[in-house]
Amino acid sequence: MSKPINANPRRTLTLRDVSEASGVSEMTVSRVLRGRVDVAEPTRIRVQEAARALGYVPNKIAGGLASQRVNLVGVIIPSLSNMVFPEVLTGVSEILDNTGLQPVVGVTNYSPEREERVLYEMLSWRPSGVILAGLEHTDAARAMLAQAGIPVVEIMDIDGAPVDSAVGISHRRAGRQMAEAIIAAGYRNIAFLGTMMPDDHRARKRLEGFEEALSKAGLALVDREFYSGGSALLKGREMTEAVLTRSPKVDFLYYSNDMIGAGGLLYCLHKGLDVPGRVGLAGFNGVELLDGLPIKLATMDACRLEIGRRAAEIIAGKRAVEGQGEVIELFPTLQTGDTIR
Amino acid sequence: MSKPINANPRRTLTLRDVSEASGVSEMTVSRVLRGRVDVAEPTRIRVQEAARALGYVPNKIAGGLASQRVNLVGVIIPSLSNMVFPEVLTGVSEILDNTGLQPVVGVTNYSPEREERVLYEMLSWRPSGVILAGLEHTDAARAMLAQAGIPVVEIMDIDGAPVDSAVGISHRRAGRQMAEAIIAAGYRNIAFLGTMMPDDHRARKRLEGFEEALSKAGLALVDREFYSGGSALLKGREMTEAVLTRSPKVDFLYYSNDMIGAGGLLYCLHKGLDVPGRVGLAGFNGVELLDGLPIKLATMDACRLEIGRRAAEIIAGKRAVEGQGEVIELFPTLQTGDTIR
DNA sequence: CTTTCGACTGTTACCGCTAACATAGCGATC
DNA sequence: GATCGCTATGTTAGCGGTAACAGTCGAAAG
Repeated sequence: MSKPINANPRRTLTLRDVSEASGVSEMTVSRVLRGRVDVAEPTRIRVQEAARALGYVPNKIAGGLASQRVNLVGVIIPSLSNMVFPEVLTGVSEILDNTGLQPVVGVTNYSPEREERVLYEMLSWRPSGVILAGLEHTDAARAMLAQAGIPVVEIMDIDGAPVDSAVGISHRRAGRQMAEAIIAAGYRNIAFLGTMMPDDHRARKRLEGFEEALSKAGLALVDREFYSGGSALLKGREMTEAVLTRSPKVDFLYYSNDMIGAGGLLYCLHKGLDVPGRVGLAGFNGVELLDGLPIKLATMDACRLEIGRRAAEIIAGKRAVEGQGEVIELFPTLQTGDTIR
Repeated sequence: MSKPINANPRRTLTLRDVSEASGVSEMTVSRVLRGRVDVAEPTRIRVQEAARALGYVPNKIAGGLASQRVNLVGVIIPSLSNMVFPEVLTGVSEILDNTGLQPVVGVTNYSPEREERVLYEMLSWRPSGVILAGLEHTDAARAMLAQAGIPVVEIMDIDGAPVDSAVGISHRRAGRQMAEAIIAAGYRNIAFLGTMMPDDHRARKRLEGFEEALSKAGLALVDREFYSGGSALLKGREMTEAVLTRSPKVDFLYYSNDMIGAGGLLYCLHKGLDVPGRVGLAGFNGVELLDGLPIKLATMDACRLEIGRRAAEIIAGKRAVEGQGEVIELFPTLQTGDTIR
């Protein structure tokens, strides 16, 4: 079982080996292995058997060079630990699965420089398309994208100018909407709790929209608290405690993501605070996790799955850069849950 | 800003373009771009400037074919939504970052067939090494791995025979240890709650070890409950309710992962059950998330980060398949938290 | 029986880059 | 001043496939 079938892989197998083993030309083997239809059935079978018996795995490096086509799609996201991005990936894979295209993931850790490096590395493999999060990139990255001559889809956010196509929601609008709902529910002393990351542009835009709506109603944030790193759930708990201690009159906590919101909610419940009477809470994203909490946190789903799907469809659709980019705006729905009165 | 630097990429750039622009041979350009040291400083600078001005991105497909070397390492994992695997990836990237090697992730969704396909696809890019989760693979997959002539590291689990190298913990032992701790704490009516996935071999092995230790103490599981899909936190809550209703005398709940354990814990606390007096709980993994819970769930960390690091080190170490594979066993530590009396 | 045609298979010429070797300078050595 | 030994750069020959085109062959058509 643990012994290899052929324990003597002294030389790497090539088409020629399969060709010799099956008695046809390399070209015919190539055709069979790529599933082309113009090969006689008996030949096809002979070749397939020979390939399987030898354990031949085609060399896509050579194939890609010769055909000038590569079935890879680069997907560049800020983080994998955010839950949000794996879900986008799910949407992407779902669509790509039927196209012969393959996603390849790169992670930037919210660093523009790292994004640039990852992009450079990806483009050097000449993918058929690139999907990347956000509209903010270094100049060099934008230049590379524009030069690449492949479809590019910027996802998650549409508040800005895309290089080519974009699929996402307006975070500014999302923040505004949430503020309006909170104000309508009668809360007046509102605090914001979120990430400090200077490069999380989407969180920033939500906050901007949020404050904009507040000021339109003659209000302003009563307090704010930022964090970076660590367990989001724990940070939510700690920040909530800090804010409620420092500003006792606060009656609403707006979190920049659901994870810290959940931490805050657990803290409030643990302290026996009346939610949503004494204090209301809201997060952002609609992560599945929340379904398991004692009471449901108000949130706004970010259409992650759908974003992934649409982006993949755009890539799969235009094999070449034909029509100039399209912008698809999705609309998140506000779920008030049990934490807004 | 949104205008490409060179809006006319009619032809893809090659080394020749940079060569002509800088007045040296393609070979010298190649040397500069690969950071080789035997190029005169003025030449180097001229070439770099020309490359940057043109927006040239090297073609690794051609480079890989010519040099027979590719700086890619395949990493094949069952899922991205499990939190566990992103953490392994973090460990892998951490080490690989200094080596010029680049991880490429593939996801199997716990399906052996999908794993086989993903592996085939990866090997067709001739990576420098492969890291994959688990010791259980299809025969074809094992054959491919053995044939590939590259270092292979199977991670997470060491209860079995690896193809080449392995880094992980013994899940059987982990289950046993947890059972022993629970029994020592005086619990006698123990239930198991976990995933149904037939292909989660590690969860299966933990349960086997667990039951083995129980029976050695003259005990047997009082009840068991399985789930698949859905929000783990919610499932934990639901399963816990089901078990406690069906088997009121149960005094300990052993979960196959921390997420459902956390759901169960929240349920118990919400119901006002005395934890760990009336009922004790334990999970598995040591996910960061748990830090934010009102009381700490007993668990066992699976050494995920360390596993990723060690696996990457093995790959980075042996550029060729020299010494036959090594097996590195890591030892998880039991954290009793606040949910075992 | 020859021609035509379509289905199948083979031949040739690269794809863009790099290993390996060749060559050109040029100061140091004897 | 010829030889040596470097360093810096150029030349040649593929890497393993595939596109494009060129046969080949048997059956149908004329």
